[in-house]
Amino acid sequence: MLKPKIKEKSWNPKIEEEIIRIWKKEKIYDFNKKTKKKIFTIDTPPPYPSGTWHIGASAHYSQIDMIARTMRMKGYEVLFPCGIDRNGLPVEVYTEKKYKIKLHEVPREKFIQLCSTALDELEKEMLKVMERSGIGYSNFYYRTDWPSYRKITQATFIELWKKGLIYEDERPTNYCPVCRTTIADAEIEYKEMETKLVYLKFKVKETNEDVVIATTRPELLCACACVIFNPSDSRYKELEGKHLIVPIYENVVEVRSHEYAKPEFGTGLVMICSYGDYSDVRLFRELKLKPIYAINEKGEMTDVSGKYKGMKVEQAREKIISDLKEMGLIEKEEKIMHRTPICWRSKNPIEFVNMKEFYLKQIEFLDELRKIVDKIKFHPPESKQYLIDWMNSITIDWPISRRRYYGTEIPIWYCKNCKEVFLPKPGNYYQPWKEKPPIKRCKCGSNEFVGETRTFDTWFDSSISELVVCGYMRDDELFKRTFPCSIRPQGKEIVRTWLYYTLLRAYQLFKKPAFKYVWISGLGVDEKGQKMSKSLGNIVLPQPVLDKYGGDALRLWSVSEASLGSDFRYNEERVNGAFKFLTKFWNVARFISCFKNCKKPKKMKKSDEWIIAELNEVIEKCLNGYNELDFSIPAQAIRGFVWNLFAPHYIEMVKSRAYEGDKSAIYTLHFCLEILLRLFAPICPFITDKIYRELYNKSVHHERLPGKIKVSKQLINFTEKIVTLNSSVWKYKKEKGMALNEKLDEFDAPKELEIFKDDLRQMHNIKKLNFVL
RNA sequence: GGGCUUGUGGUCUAGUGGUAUGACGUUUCCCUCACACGGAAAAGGUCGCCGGUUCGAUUCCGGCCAAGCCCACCA
Repeated sequence: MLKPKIKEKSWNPKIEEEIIRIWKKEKIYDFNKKTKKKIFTIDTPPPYPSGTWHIGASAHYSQIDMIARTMRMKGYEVLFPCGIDRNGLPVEVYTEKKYKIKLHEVPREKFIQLCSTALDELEKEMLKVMERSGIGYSNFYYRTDWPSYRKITQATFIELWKKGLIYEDERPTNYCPVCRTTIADAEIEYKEMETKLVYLKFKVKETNEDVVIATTRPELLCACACVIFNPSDSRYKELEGKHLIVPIYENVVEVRSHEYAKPEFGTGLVMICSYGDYSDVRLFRELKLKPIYAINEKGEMTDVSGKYKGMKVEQAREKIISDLKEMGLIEKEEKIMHRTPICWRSKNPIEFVNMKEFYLKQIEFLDELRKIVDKIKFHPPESKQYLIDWMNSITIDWPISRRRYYGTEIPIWYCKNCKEVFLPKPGNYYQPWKEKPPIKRCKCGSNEFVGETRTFDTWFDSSISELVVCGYMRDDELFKRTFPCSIRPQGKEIVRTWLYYTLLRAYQLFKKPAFKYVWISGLGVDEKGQKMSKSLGNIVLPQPVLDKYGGDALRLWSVSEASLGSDFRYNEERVNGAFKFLTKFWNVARFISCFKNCKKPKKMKKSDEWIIAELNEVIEKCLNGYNELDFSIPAQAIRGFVWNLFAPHYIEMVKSRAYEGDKSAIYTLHFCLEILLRLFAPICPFITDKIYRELYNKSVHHERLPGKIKVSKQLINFTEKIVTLNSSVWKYKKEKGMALNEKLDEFDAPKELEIFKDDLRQMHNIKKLNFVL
């Protein structure tokens, strides 16, 4: 009885923890910038530590790690940085909830501090999951809220400012009058609320007849700029191009036809006011109407509302309704349920208030960007379409300023007296809201300045991640060698933001594509195919799964589930299925570990040559998959080979020979295993490294991917016949109620298989095999 | 409502101008000295629906339906 060198009877997640300790000790993934090898840089998506790192996210990062491992095993020096995105809204919301405070009721300094602390805790958890998932980052770590990162964001802004690509313009913004703050789209909730739909009489200027318009926002009459009806609505055909007189205010507005008006709602006529809802905002832009601002930042009516000036919106609405009633201008009132956008904090309806914001020009760059996009290779190729479609739908420049606290500050000071704008020199991190200005005295003679309080949109930060990775402003030589970045891996849901903005920014700054390759993966979704989200309550956390099945099982599952670019559904049974394969693989290796590796004998047996020919097929498939960075291909090829051919057919055929010490068999078993370990290493780094170290005394991660083997391809033609013969023997024995190892006197086999005669006889314990044509 | 993507045995998936790949699950039998986290055998699909091109379509074209994602969201 032979003893296996691999002692553990089965594969288990505990072994992975031991491997993690070894990797840490050996620092095997450190990036050596003095290397003579070709450098491969990965612009890792800096994840946001918001506490909701679900299993789809950890699978996503595991797959990015597979890219790093593949490229290392192709001989590149890989820079695989660990970045953490920390700017933006989610942490502010999280901090407000956690400490039961409100953004604007706490000193800015204090609030920022609390956010930072909250992020530190969340980040720790996230990094633990990453490590446990086998993600082997290089010794390169950054945070987007570090001064060293933020100063680069600010430097790029100053650069773009100098190029004249930034301007300030007014636009409507979501505003909560109760919280007294602008709020992001992501902070808006919707609620079915009861509201009054009032039917108002307007006079037609040209004909002096009455028409009736239904509205839920009569207080916005003063801001009415246009009235529309649906082009298919024959009732109002005559009105097109005519004018209406707005009650109370006596303004004259044009009547137009527009698809947006629904004939069945109200009277079919819609008044377009600045701004009652999102569609008003859209229509004002589309119809190029001049907005009239009826509501100010305090949520009060402005001068244009006349006698309602200073009233709160609700109050003004009640008042104007009763006034209109007295004037006999209200035909009727209805109570309707109305899906109203409300602020998530105060639960009050939001308003649209006009605010000045900074814009980065993008429209004029779209044509050149399309050419840039053509120079980039997309994996999978279809994913390019997401980007092209998005670029074709862009109609306005990018608003980059936000009224937020936890973000990179816009580095601007203004002269208090003449409002002159001052930008500092690039290269430092500036916080204008609490720091002194970069100059002593303005041209106008004033020495009083005020610092900008706004911050940048988070995408303005994260869209330069590739510059930071490549060493911009930190290491000129490295930057020269590594920019453009080799690859951008990311999820398809942020193509229109992160990918697009990065390409735009890199082009504006360097006239170059930001990357050579873009790799777009699908989403990890729940069992029903829905996106995992907190509000749906369908989030699957990775930690329990990692504890139960381990990182390799999770990784193997994630790439076995779907090809690159498709969404993959979480299903515990399938993770268990991946785990079962690892056990199978472990046992194959454990069996082979019974035999001491040996040199290739001069004469090889036919069965051994045959399996090497089949192994070569697997290598070719895997290499194709690795070249395309589609890991589902190698995963399936390896699994299919090991489980359906190598273990049940080949091992069974040569088992007894191996036990007898036949060099050809033992050599081949090890030859196959060693290659399989290298082929499988990028996908399952734990189990392969463990076995490789046990059997071959070194780390598989320092090895290269195997190349093709010189072997006669003809041999694979035997495969089908071998499999069929084995199957028919098993079936025969089963039908006769025989044990599989029971002796059989004779059996018929196809003539071609005579070259495998001895192995087949031993395998099935057949006394006499008759080879027939 | 707009854009995009997808639609293959119970579930998930590969692929192709000539009726289909693999996995999981299911059923039955088997502890055979690497493995019961296993082995063997078997059942199961008119490749979303309708029409067109073709000798022939699951694969090409058009329409419809359904799902998912992103965007816009009811005056």
